[in-house]
This record gives sequence, C-alpha cells and structure tokens, in this order.
Amino acid sequence: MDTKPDDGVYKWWAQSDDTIQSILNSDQKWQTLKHNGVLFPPDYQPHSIPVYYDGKPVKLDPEQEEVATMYASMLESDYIQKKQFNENFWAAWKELLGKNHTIKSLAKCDFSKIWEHLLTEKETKLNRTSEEKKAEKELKAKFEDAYKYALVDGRKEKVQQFKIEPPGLFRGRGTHPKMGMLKKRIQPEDITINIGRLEDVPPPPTGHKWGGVVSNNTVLWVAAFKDAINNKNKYVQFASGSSMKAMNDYLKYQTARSLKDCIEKIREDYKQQWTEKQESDRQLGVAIYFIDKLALRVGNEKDDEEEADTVGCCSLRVEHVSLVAPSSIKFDFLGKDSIRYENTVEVEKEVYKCVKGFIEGKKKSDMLFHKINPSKLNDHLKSYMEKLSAKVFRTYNASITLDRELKKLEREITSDMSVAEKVSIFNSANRQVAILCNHQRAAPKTFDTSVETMEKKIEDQETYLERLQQALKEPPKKPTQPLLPKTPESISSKIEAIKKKIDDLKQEKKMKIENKTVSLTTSRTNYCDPRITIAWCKRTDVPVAKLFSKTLQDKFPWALDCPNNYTF
DNA sequence: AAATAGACTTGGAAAAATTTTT
DNA sequence: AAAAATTTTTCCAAGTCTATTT
Repeated sequence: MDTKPDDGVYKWWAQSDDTIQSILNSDQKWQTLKHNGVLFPPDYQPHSIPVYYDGKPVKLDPEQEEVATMYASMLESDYIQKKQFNENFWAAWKELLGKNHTIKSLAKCDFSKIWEHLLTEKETKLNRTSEEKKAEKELKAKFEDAYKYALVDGRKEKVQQFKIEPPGLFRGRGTHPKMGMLKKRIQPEDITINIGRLEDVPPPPTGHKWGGVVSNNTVLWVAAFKDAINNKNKYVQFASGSSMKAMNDYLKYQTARSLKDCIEKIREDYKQQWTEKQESDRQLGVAIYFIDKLALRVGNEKDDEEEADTVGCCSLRVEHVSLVAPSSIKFDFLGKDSIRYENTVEVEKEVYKCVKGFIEGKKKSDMLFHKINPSKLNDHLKSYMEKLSAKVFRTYNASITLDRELKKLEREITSDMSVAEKVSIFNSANRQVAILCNHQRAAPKTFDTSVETMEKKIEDQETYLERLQQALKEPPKKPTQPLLPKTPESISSKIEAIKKKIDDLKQEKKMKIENKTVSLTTSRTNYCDPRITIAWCKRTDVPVAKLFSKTLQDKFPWALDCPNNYTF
C-alpha cells in the first residue's frame, strides 16, 4: 500500500452543513477501509543489572527485571514517595518474583544501579553524532510510515496513536487507587482489528494471532483493545487532521454557535426554575446555571473504589460548596485530572437561597444535587435544541468569551505594533478563556530563573537609560564605555527606543507571571472556534502560524478561508 | 430507570524538536 | 557549537454522552 499523503485536498467544507451532517449521521461511516494495522513496541532487552536487596545483589529473570526497571526509571518522580504507588507496584512485582524469593520486602530494595544504567543509556543516546541521529530518525520514519495512514473510501487519512502502548506502571493522576499497578504488554491477541471486508488483513507479528478481526463501518477506529487497569476500551482512531475528525469538530462549533438562538430562553427558564416548588426543578435550574455561568463539566458518576475522587457539577457534594454571606458561593473541589477548582462567585439571591436549602440537613459527604443526574440534565437540554448537552455550554462560553475579549482589546492595536505585541494581546484574551475553563498547568521548571533573567534584562536597560539621560543633561568630558550616541538628537531618539524596549520587557514579564499556571493550549485546541482566531489574524495582520502550530493548522483547514469579519 | 458498554473528546505531563542565548 | 530556554508533538489518562442491557 502506498503510504505517502495524498496531494489532492478533500474540501469537504465546501458542502452545506446539512450534507456534512448527513455524512456523519449516516450509519455507514465508510464504504472501504484499508490499513496496515498497528505497531508494537520493541521487545524488552535485558541488561542483567541486579537489584540490591539488603545490600546484596539479586539476579532477576528477564520478566522480573523488566518490571524492576519500570520502577527504577521512576525513582526520581513523585510517585515513588506515594504509599499507594508502592503497594500496588509491590503486589505486582511480588507475584512475578514468586513464592520463597530472596526479595521479601520493597523497603529493603535498592534500584539505584538500574537507575544509573538507564541514565548512562540516555547519555549515550544523547551523545550520538548528528549524522547518527539523523540516520536513525530516517530509518524509524521509514519503518513507521506504513502505519501512519489508512485508506478510507480511497482517501488517505492520518491515523493517530498507531503505536501500541508499551508496558509500564500505571500513572493515574491525583490520588488514584490504582497508581503503580502493572500495565502488562499488549499482545496481538488483545487487539481487535477493524478493516474493510474485502481487504487483506494485516499480518499479526510472527507466532501470534489477532484477538479479532471485524468490519464495522459504523465506527471510526482501526484497532481496539481493552485497558486491563480500568477495564475500558482503548482505540486506535484517526488523527485530528483527518477529514472525519475535522468534520465532527466543525459541527461541534456549529452546534455551539446555534446555542446562541436559544440561550436567552434557557437562561429565562432556569431563573424561573429557582423558584419552583419541586426541589428537583430547583436543582436542575441551579445546576444548569452553574454549567452556563461557571463552565463546569456535567460531572458523571465515578467509582471511588476504582478511580480518583474528582467531581463535576452534578456530582458536587455538600463539602465542595460553602455559603459566603450575603450572596456568594465558594467552590472548592477537584475536577478532571484532579485539578483544583477554587472560586468564590456572587450569585443571585434566589440561587443563594436554593443552595442553602439543598445543603440543609445533609452531611458533608452527601450529594448537593441529589434529585438530578447528568442524564436528566441532558434530557432536559434536548428539549431546547437537538444535540444540546452540557459540554456544548463550555464550547459556547469559551468561544464567545474569546470573541468578546478580542474585540474589546482590538482598539488597543495600532499599525506600528510588532507581531509579538499583537500575539501578546491575543494571549490575554485567550487567558480569559483558560481561566473560565480552569485550564491549569504546573509552573514551568524554568519559571523562576526565566523571570530572574528578565528582571536582569530590565535592570540593565534601565541603567543604560539613566546613563543616556545623564549624558543629555551634561555631556561627559571623556567618552565612557560602552559608547553612547554622539549628538543630542541621536541620544534623544535612543532614549525613546530604550523606553519602548523597557515597556515591552515589562509587559512580557507580566504576561509570563500571569501565565505561570494557566494553560492556553487546551482552549485553543478544543474550545475556541478557530474562525475567531483566523479572522482576527486577518484583521490584525498576524500570520496564522504565530497562533496555530502545524498540527493545529492541519486540524482546522476548514476555518482557514473564513471572512475577516467572522463573528461567533 | 438504573447500570453497563462503547466510542468518542478533552487534558496535563513528558518527550522531542526547534529556537535563542552564551 | 554547546547549552539553555521555549515551543510543539506525543502520550495516554480521564472525561462526556449515547446506545444497549438488565
């Protein structure tokens, strides 16, 4: 099978929304599907370096060694300090060690020799010559090329994650009860291949068989396997740049846009619901209000024995909210990925009263909204608009916030501004969206040093500015190093330039600090209608590449030629 | 109507690639 | 040209939501 990307671009967005809709709604998502299957990680290469137990080296068989090496590779991560992680790892490793093994407790094990070995290996890899690196890269690319694309109805479409996950220790987030459990090697026998009925099935690795081969054209995955840790299916799907994913993404924004037509009615209705007799109505009204105003996720039920204890709107418990007199509510809970949501919001007095009532007589661990659930909430939303569900509010509010903030800031943009300055203005608008959606990140490792460097730069420029100003007042008898401009005019113009430079540096520093723990990428990738960004780029003369990386441009080809006055 | 399965989107961290600084 | 900083991509965990089963 030919593996190069197709040069002919499939401009599906030239069709009407109805046509696109009907393509996606069709039971048949494809007529023919042809691909080369998936790529397995390399087999484990034993290194024969022992674990030291009670100070003495213990030789391990390859299987035991492989798992010990997984642990050793994480020696410097935070996981190693966690009891749960160690318990789960030990349970898995102990089983591999078998009964009556020399190693009887994890506490007496020293993995540092393996860790050092891994470090040396990494070093060696880093120290290869650039020719070696290039040659290896090319070889790898050649090898992987066959898996990168699938042929869907004769079109070449990019496949995402065609590399099967290597074995490892499960790295659940937050206080995940399963952290440290052994994620076993996925075998071909675990994998179901989905491929067109008439196509040749890609051969499984020698000595193996596929777990199954199906030809299911109602779905868009090429392979599936069960994640044994969480007992959930995982799929090898198409990349965000594929026409099918992009079509879905486009329609997601179209749906969010059409929420504009009924948002006023929804807001009127939930305000009405706050005063209803039935508690379930009041709960529905308050929950939708939170989802709309605060961009909360719907909050499906989770199994606290099997997963980290995180919540969304419907799963909020009494302990996650507190009343702040006279009319505010304080939220403090762990949301998706155990990211903390902490926010005190002023609310209407009816909402305050409702929440007070919901809390009354309940324990801290009781559900705040015990009379509703995501199903009921989404069912109710369907009465306003086909395809409306809680997540549409997040897309809608994120996009409309970006649109509004950009328009607010656009007045500040002047024609003599540099691209970097304009990008920085875009980022301030983007940041409002990220804050709304609570997209956070760990502070970058280099944050402190990088702020220091900036401060140093500013200081240097300020010292220089003082020298210039001094020189203008009374020209120095002898020239001082470094040399200053000679004429008063050139000094004056230099002063202006330096002042501008200092302002820019200060602005850059401010941005850096404001973005310390805010992640802009998630909203840019998943929530902001790309047409808003592209239209802004056109109006302000900023190259789209400054805001959309190659991958994002590939994801949004349909947005590229939107009019420059596009409004969400 | 509640629980479960299935398929898909969203998410932050880490690795890799690229750019900037020294 | 090496190192450091920054940006982009990859990875895979963790959500949402609909359909199906009990």
